[in-house]
Amino acid sequence: MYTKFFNVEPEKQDRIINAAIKEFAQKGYDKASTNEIVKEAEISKGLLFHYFKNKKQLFLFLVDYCYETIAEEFYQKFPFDEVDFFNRMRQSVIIKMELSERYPDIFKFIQEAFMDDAAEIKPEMEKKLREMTDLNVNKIYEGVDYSKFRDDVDLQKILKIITWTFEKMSDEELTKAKLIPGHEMDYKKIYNEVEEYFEILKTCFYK
Amino acid sequence: MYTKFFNVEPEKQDRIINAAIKEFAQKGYDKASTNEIVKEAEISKGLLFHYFKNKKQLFLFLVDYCYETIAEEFYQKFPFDEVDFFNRMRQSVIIKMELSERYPDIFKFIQEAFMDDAAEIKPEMEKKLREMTDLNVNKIYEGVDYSKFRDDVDLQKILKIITWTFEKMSDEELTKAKLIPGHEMDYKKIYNEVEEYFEILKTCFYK
Amino acid sequence: MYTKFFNVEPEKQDRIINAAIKEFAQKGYDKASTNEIVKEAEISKGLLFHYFKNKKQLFLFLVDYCYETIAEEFYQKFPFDEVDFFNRMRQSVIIKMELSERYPDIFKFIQEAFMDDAAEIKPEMEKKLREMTDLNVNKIYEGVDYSKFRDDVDLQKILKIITWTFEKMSDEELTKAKLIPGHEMDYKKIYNEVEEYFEILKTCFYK
Amino acid sequence: MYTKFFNVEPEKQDRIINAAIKEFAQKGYDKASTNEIVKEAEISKGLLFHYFKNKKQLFLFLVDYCYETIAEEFYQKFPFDEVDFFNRMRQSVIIKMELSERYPDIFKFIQEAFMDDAAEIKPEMEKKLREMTDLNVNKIYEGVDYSKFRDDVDLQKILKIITWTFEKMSDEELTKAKLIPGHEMDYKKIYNEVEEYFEILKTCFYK
DNA sequence: AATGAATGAGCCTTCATTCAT
DNA sequence: GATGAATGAAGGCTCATTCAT
Repeated sequence: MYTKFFNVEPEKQDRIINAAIKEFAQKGYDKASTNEIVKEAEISKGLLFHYFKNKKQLFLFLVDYCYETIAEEFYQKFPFDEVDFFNRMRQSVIIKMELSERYPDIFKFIQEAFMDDAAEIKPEMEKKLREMTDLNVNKIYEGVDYSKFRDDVDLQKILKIITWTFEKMSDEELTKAKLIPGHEMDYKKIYNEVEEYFEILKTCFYK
Repeated sequence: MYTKFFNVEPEKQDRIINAAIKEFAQKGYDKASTNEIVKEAEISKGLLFHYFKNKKQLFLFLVDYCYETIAEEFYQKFPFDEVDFFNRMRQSVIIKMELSERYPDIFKFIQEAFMDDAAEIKPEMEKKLREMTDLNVNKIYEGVDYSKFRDDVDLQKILKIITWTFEKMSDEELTKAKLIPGHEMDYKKIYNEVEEYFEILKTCFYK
Repeated sequence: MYTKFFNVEPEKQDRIINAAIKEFAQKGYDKASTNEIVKEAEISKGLLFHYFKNKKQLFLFLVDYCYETIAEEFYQKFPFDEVDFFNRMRQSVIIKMELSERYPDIFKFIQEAFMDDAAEIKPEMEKKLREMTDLNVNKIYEGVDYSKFRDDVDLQKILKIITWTFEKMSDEELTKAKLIPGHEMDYKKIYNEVEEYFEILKTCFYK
Repeated sequence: MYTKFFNVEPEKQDRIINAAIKEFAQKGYDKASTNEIVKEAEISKGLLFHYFKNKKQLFLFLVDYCYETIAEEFYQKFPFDEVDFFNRMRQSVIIKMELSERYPDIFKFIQEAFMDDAAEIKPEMEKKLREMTDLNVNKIYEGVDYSKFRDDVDLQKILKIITWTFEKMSDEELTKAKLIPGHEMDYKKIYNEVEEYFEILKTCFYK
């Protein structure tokens, strides 16, 4: 799979990957144009389809490529030895912010990719999403000291509430960034807000 | 506005509305085909554009139509006299489930419509969304007895966490329903799960 | 022919005629929209086709109507008793300028109508043009004292040169008027220029 | 610009150019159908737009192509060393007749193109026309011996009358040719008529 | 490997005209 | 007489994919 592509000079690989990521992130799967991609990557139309057989395969390849790029670094830095749940989550948020600063295009692409509604890719994307969550939920929560949480409520549900809270926060931040054209993410401010929610959740959900 | 359309025999109106809702809900704004709509509605191409001068107007009409259909009934049944926040939310969830059972297509369409990214309709949809939230957030929270909430954390943030929790629950339920083709929403089961989260949130966020 | 139309109340007749003239003059035969005409005239679509059976018949009717309106007055004022060719032509130019000031829309419409290239009406318009020229060339030149022209050249050709000169002048004036949006016809100035050409032609073509 | 098109085999280029010229000349810009053009040229819909991104670009290309084809040859043969105005004009008429015999379609197309009223191309066509006249009016009249013209009238106006006369003659000849389907231009006869007008104008406008 | 010409179904929209009421 | 709903062909243009070179 993709062996043809991997045998190409790395510099050209990069040109193609960057051009494709940019186009897909900007316009979504359906509206993204292979024409634009080859123009930006400065390769011929035929070559793209020589490497990737069709638009869908190209997209799916990019998703894997980007996910791996980011996930690898994420798990490398992830504080598996931190037993306090909130400290762990805080660290996780910080790592994500760092990554999104370092690889803004890749980050944006992945983010959009999993929200893309295009019928052609939906089944595959949902399958990927399921696999990833299955795998990671366990990893991320492993070794946490859950004894700090209050006993009078279902722990699993509390964890869900916390996870959802942070997902929604990040969604809102993203939406704001998209709506206001000039709006650059203010990581400092985001971090502070995250911290405030942490405090609340800790206050209410810890013993 | 839309007077031409409203003078048509109701049966034909329905055929058109249903065909259009179905097509837009299934494929999203951009990919939805007016060709498919007229075929399904069994009218001529020209007639659709006689009623709605273009694809965009048709879509915007449907959004208004669907929103009104649902919102009217929702606010009619909404327990504005209930002062307990969680009772109110519980009631709200039940009403929504009823409505989504009664008007599954309309419900689905509206849901997707506000998440549609198509450039052509984005500005209008965002305006609508802003208007609706401005109006409704106040309505729904009016008259609630907030004194029951614990005083040691920011009330606004707690309310956000609770809202987010229910939004995410509903999203998950929806996703499940979409993934498993034969899967019908089991409203009884959903209600029970909602109830469990209510208990947790009440336990943790009330004094 | 057109009996249905002539039995309508004159006020409605006017509304239709004016609306149609305006639309055709503005956009030419092909691009003119019957939809716009009925909207402007405030009648129903069907009624227009009840009176005129199709777009072409409507157009041809208007040509006849406008031509008659203008021609009648033109020939009434035409100085058939003036025997000097140039005086006669000068008078003719003045009458035309008066008419074009009084009936600007009608004048403009007729002018454009005979230059319209639309395939659907070309044959009829050319036939009309031929009939009119056949008829009028004789009328207009009747009773002129041709003895004043020099004898060493073919009289018919001289007359052609003179006619062409004035046609081209009027074309140029029209083109200028169309190109410069705010440009109103300056009849005084046009008249002066005409006068200068008259002098030259008289000097060169009279004995 | 148009590089894609120029790399095609000449035979196919010709097919496309001829099909397009024919369609535009026959129906004018607005009514000309790209569908007809591709059908006649026996190429696919997409290919036409691969070469010329637009109907408009195609048209503008044809105008340039046709103008160049004709103008180059015209100016090559133009007798710039002839100082007598009428001899020069006579020569010019002959060259034009030769060209219109050799490239009848191209000639016709160019002629119609500059009279086309279609809003989409008007600005460009007027710009082209202005550029061409600016350039050519000077060229064509350069080096003429104007001392032969009579002194008692304005020279500029005389030149206008002469130019107009020949333009109108050519228009009339063209109209005749269009009206009578089988009518082939009889260049011998036209030349004779031109000659007669020359004699008259020389007699009247030279000293 | 690499090119880019070539395909053709599909897109939304307009329009003169007809016809049941 | 008067209405305007209904038709459907035709318009220009886009796009992922194929294939001869």
